[in-house]
Amino acid sequence: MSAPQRLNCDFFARPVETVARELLGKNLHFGACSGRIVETEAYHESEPSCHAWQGKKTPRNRPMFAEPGTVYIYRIHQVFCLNLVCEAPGTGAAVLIRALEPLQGIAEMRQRRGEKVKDRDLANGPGKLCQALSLDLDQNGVSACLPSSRLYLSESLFSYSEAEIQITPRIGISKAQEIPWRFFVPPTSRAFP
DNA sequence: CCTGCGATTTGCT
DNA sequence: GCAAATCGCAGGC
Repeated sequence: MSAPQRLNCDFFARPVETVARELLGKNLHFGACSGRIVETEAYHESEPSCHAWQGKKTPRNRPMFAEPGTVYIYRIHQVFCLNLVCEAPGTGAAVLIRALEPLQGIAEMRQRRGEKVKDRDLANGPGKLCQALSLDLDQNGVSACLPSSRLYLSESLFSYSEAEIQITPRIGISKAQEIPWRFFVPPTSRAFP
């Protein structure tokens, strides 16, 4: 009986859309809080909606070209968004974590998100989950696949079946809207809908 | 439940 | 200067 195991760096060193799909059902941990990943999107330097489009490096997107398993956090409007870098070092590719189903530290999440916020609304958005877990630029550029990582992912006791997973174009972008790189589990297939 | 809109900060042209 | 990988809330159905 082995405890759920951390995802290692090899997990992230694969095509970004594969990693995005396989992250569904995995657990994300930071501090005392954790949640099950139920929505992701893939981004790759070969398409224009990606911050690393055409492989152009800027101060902001620098972590996207680092080792697989690196954390890339950026700010949009007033919130932060969490990404996990994929593929080979030097290739700009990352998975945006868009939603979690809260598992551990729910009271702490509610403290940060607001006392009146319902469980299902604690982390059902890329900015919301960063606020719930208190993720910000402090974690930008760190690794999420080392034994010592504060932010890390773990295997889950179950996985979602293909039938439970929806694949659609990505949300909130104006370019490359034809690419179906959003992967999510609808509320009806989750533990608490 | 779904759609629309404004807030407001940062990064890059 | 402008666009943005968003959110919350108002208002309609």
